[in-house]
Amino acid sequence: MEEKLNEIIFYQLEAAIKSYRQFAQRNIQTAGYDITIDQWLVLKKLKEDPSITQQQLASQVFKDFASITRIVELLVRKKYLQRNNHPVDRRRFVLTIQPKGLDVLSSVQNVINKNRKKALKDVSEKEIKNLQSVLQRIVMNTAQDQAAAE
Amino acid sequence: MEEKLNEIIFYQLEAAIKSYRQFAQRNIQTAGYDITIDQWLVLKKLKEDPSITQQQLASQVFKDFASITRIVELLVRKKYLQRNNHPVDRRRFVLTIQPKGLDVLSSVQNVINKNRKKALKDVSEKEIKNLQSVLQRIVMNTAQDQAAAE
DNA sequence: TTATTTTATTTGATATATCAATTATATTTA
DNA sequence: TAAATATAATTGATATATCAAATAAAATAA
Repeated sequence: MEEKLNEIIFYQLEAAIKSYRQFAQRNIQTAGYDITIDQWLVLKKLKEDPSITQQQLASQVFKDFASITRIVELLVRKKYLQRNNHPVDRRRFVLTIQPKGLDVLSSVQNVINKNRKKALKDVSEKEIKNLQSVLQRIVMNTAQDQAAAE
Repeated sequence: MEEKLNEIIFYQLEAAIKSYRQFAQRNIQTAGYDITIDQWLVLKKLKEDPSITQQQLASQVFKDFASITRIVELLVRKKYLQRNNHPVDRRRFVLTIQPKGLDVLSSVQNVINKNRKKALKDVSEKEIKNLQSVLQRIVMNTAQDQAAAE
């Protein structure tokens, strides 16, 4: 059961996602935008759901709270985001996307759409569906609360 | 073309790999081993190919040179690895896995085998083959030298 | 209503990722 | 062979990942 690394599916998963990430980040930079994919993802999720807490944000972009704190900090520093006290819950903050953030959000969206198209140029709809189904099962099988089981 | 994040295949790829990584790392820790998955991967690759350079090592585990330098440093500090000057090429080092390293390599291999089995418990052989094929195409489409093209 | 618990976020420490610059040595070329 | 170039590895800076501990406020229980 001592397989070679490159025969292992999770190794290939890593390879694919890393390759795609580098490719995508490179193209964003080349197009002249000053934002990382992770920062963009956080902005994107905030736009989809503006009243989200940082904790929910974290779990939805698969990051932990500490990372979100730091990414938000950088986005504020770059003037993509504004952070204000929450009117009711004083533990929380209200994160508001700034005009500069909306700009970068939509501009980079175009780059990302092109990236995806290139990355998947010879992958069929059906294959993508199958891939999604398998990925979802992997997430189910490995999710936090599953860890204790057995 | 403004899809929701969770409909996007690369987002799901990230989700799956992160979920698996956390699951796997948790189980390694729980089993009492003091090694990260990345450190283990480097050891594993070194065992497969003992005369590899750090640069080749880097590209085979999808890391950059700087990361490898630091991971090797940690492995040496933990006495899993020994680093000596190369007899012929004085720019290089010879990395030798120590007994302690061989131990951890094989013990953790068992944990990892179990992890994989659990993570893929309801995924068929055929699905894995298809997955591999799609992943390989993604890597091809996004590989470094492809970036300049178009 | 005070005490306890939970929730939201931050901070510190360490590991890894990425880029650029640096150092040292080896190889190639003029 | 000297100069130019390529290769191997390290270092520094910054971003992100993860864990644990800390802080503050809110919600719940006694």
